[in-house]
Amino acid sequence: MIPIHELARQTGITVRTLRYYDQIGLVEPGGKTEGGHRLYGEQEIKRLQQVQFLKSVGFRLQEIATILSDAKWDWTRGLKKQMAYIREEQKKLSMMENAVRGLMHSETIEGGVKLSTIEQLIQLSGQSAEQKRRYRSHIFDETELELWERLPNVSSDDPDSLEWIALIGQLNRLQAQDVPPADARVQRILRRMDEKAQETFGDAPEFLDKLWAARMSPDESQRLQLYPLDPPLLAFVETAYAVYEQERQQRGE
Amino acid sequence: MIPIHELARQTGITVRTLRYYDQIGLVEPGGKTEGGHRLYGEQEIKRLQQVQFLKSVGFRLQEIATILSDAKWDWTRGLKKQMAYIREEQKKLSMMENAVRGLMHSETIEGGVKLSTIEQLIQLSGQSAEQKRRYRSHIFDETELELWERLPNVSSDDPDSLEWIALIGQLNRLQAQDVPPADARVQRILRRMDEKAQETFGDAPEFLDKLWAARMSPDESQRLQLYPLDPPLLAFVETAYAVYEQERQQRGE
DNA sequence: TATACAAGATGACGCTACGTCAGTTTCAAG
DNA sequence: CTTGAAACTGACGTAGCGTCATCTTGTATA
Repeated sequence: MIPIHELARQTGITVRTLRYYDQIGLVEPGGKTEGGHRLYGEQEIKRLQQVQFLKSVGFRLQEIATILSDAKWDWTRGLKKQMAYIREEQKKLSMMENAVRGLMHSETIEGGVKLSTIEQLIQLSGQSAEQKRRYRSHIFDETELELWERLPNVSSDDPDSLEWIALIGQLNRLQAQDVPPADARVQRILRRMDEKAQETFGDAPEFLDKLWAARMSPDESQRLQLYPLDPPLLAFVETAYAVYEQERQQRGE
Repeated sequence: MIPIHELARQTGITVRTLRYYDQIGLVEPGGKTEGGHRLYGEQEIKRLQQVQFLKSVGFRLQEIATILSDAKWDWTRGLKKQMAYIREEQKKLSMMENAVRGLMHSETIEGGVKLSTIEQLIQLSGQSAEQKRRYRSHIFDETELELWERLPNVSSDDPDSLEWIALIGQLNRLQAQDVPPADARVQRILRRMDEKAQETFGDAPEFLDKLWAARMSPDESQRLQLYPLDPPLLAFVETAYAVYEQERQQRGE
């Protein structure tokens, strides 16, 4: 029989916790000294380990007490329930993860997070999936909807989306620094974006035109759940793109 | 300006929560009636939505209050911290998931969960990864350690592991029903296991022999972190396997 | 205008699994 | 017998509300 401090040392559980487990009757000491100090034996250590294991599975102390005392505990049901709970929590966490990534990316794009950004992100995640889908299929046809699926997204973290976000972020910075749209740095970014668009969507000029038209209208962008870009940035990109097109044609492409 | 009940209806937040937010100064009503009833306006609704969004990201109410009041809030740091937190929680959950799956599978194998099973699972997950590795490399050579990696595991849920678990569960049931080891059902299961072993490990009779020897010794199994099987079941399998081998040789294979 | 009834207000306790004092008692060694 | 460490009990705090209980206000109807 060992005193409480020794048990705490052996198991890594704090003394307070052990006293608490005694208090709620989960793990009671095997005996006491005359003065009322708790003493634990082999049996209690085993029980403690069982408790620790079941806790690591995510059961609550009340449930653990039931499991350990009730020989007729329905493991099948209990484990299924526990698994369902775990799955739910995982879903919540991955939604959180997406939201945080959205904020991080909007930080990259705009060089900071403003409260207005949050409002826009609220809009972005506010509509129901059904609503979104219907509005999209109202604008795009079958083939185009497949292309739509390939669009980069602020909430994702694949390398493609990341590069888009980084490119837009760079454009935004250049525009804020009053670099002219015809500047070589800007033009190189546009060429890269053009290349990526080709890679991603293949040769689908009509789709890209529709997409661009939607991008230029804040309302339309919002309804389509496109990440909202500032109008000055959009204007900047439009001018730059005109220059890009013009130069391409001059080179006879 | 709308009363609290109306706001609750519009936002889906409970009246109690709204009062709590007022209490902690997170979202205060825009005004009050003579009698002291809370009244909310457009501004408060916006603020509430921001709060809801940040809550969905996983921030705590205190942090949200800071974020919304402090214009100099360090988003970069805050978001990184939040992401780190999310990742930690995800890790915890996936460990829980593994543990629950381990219990579920042991239920399949043994037809139920006993407290002694838990003790064994504690042993299984108790040792440090380093300890395990060293002991394994003490027994197996380089090539064999690669084969070891392909072993099915009670905590995984790939189709292969699942079938192994199911097969062992069936053997256990047959043995409990006193079906003789030479019974066709038992032999078919052994043939299937043999096929799977061939598929998984290729032609490595020495490795399989070592593995089987370890399986037959409870101590060795435990040290190698193999899922513990009851001695009667092991004996049953050994007898059945002898029959299987004999028949195979009689067929001249 | 009196009344009834819904809606609102405040206050307090409950929940989880302990951490963290504070104040008192017991244990083991010298 | 003293002393210092260890143990004891009890109480409050935590996050984000849910859930009473009790009292007051707002509003529609008779």
